[in-house]
Amino acid sequence: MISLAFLRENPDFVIERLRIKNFQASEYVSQIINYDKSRRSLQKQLDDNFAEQNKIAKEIGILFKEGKKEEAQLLKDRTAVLKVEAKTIEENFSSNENAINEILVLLPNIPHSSVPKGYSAEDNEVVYSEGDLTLPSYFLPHWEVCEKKKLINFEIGSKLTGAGFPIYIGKVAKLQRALINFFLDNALEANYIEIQPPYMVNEDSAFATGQLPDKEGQMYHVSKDNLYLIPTAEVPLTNIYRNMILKNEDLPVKHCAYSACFRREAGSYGKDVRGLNRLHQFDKVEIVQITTPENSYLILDEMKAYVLTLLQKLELPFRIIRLCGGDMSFTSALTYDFEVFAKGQQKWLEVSSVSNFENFQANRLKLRYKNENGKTQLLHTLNGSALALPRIVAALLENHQTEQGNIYIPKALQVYTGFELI
RNA sequence: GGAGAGAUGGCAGAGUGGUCGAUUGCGGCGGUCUUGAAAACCGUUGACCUUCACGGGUCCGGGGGUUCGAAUCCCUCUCUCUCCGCCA
Repeated sequence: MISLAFLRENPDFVIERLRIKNFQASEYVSQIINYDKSRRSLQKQLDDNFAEQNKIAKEIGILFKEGKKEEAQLLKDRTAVLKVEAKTIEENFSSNENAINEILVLLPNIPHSSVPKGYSAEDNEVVYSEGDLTLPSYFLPHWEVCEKKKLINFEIGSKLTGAGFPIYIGKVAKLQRALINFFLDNALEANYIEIQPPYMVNEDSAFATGQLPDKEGQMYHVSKDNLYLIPTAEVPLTNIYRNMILKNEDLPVKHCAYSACFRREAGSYGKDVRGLNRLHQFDKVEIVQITTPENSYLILDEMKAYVLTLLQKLELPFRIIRLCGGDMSFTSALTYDFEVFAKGQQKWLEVSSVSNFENFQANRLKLRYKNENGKTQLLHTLNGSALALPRIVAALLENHQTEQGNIYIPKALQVYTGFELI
């Protein structure tokens, strides 16, 4: 959520920057400013009213002690009038406040100055790439490899649960376990503190990280207890710090977590969902950092560099992309996507997304710190996948095929898998 | 699931209708003393809205109510603890 104070002071800037995200904000912004104006004048009226009521209440107390009942009664009559007035003002006030908030949650985050204008994935900017893209003729897409070697069974998953919930069998099950440990150990080495979070969160948490209200349909909901299955560990990880004021020496906060992730992926269909490319349940190791506004872009670079080393260790060809305004998420100010080239299906697969949310999440979270001047100020939150498993597994199965039809396990992973070939 | 107790500032813990936004202790910060430190002593120390400022207002788990006046009384929700039941 964009902070109201910032919007009040920089309305034109907000409107102009949101154009990069192809969002027409001018109507919303002027509405908010009008509501805010009357909200503040109502607040003044209400404060004055309460001030008088408070004063009278104290006077009545004194009069009662002195036994001056009649005089007290006169003052009581005055408060009765004030209370009626206060009630109307209050109603007006809160309807203004609600109106502001309703509009405010509709505004996406302001994109960073480096974000290119654009409408879709075609307008994204490739900022880095490495790895060998040559295509041996015998390479198969991972779903064919899985079928041939009986590694992943999609049909049984459908029988158990539904489409998008495959079962992993034998060596590929262990490969997944190995990847989780590999990712976690790397994160620990980079000084992230590991968390095991709950897989369900309440409404407040889902709202604070921005899943509600805009992405409600994307989450599985347990209606009986009004809980949401987490679409990513980002939600519990970031919400740890909801309603907190951190000290300077606590920063930056660095957390990593493994979790299963649950996504309904409502509205997605077609060739993109083939095999492991898009699942309803998948495993992921997530990294989250919380830092001061001055440092957040340095931290974003640090996180980007960290994810890069993971892909290098997995010996996968990849590229880093700076998302254009139109392709960015609602909450992000700057996002780098990591795409791995899956040679079997000859396709770039998004395996990580590293974002700086600046204070957009922190504003909803009420996550602040005391700066050097002793002022409380919103922090910046960042997160990244490091990494999501299914597409990495797909890429490993597709890119590390040998001529004999086996799958080679990269050196860095072998100590975790205990085998060199599948 | 049943019965009971509780939720107060960074922490501990008073306060049961009237200058209480809250006694006190610890912790934090500043100072005196000291070569330095400790101890002792003095001062200071919550968040939010609003105002150029002075100031005003809100917040004692959340929401609602009673009252001229609520941390204090009532209702409700959430959470925590104790006991019983069930259970990996």
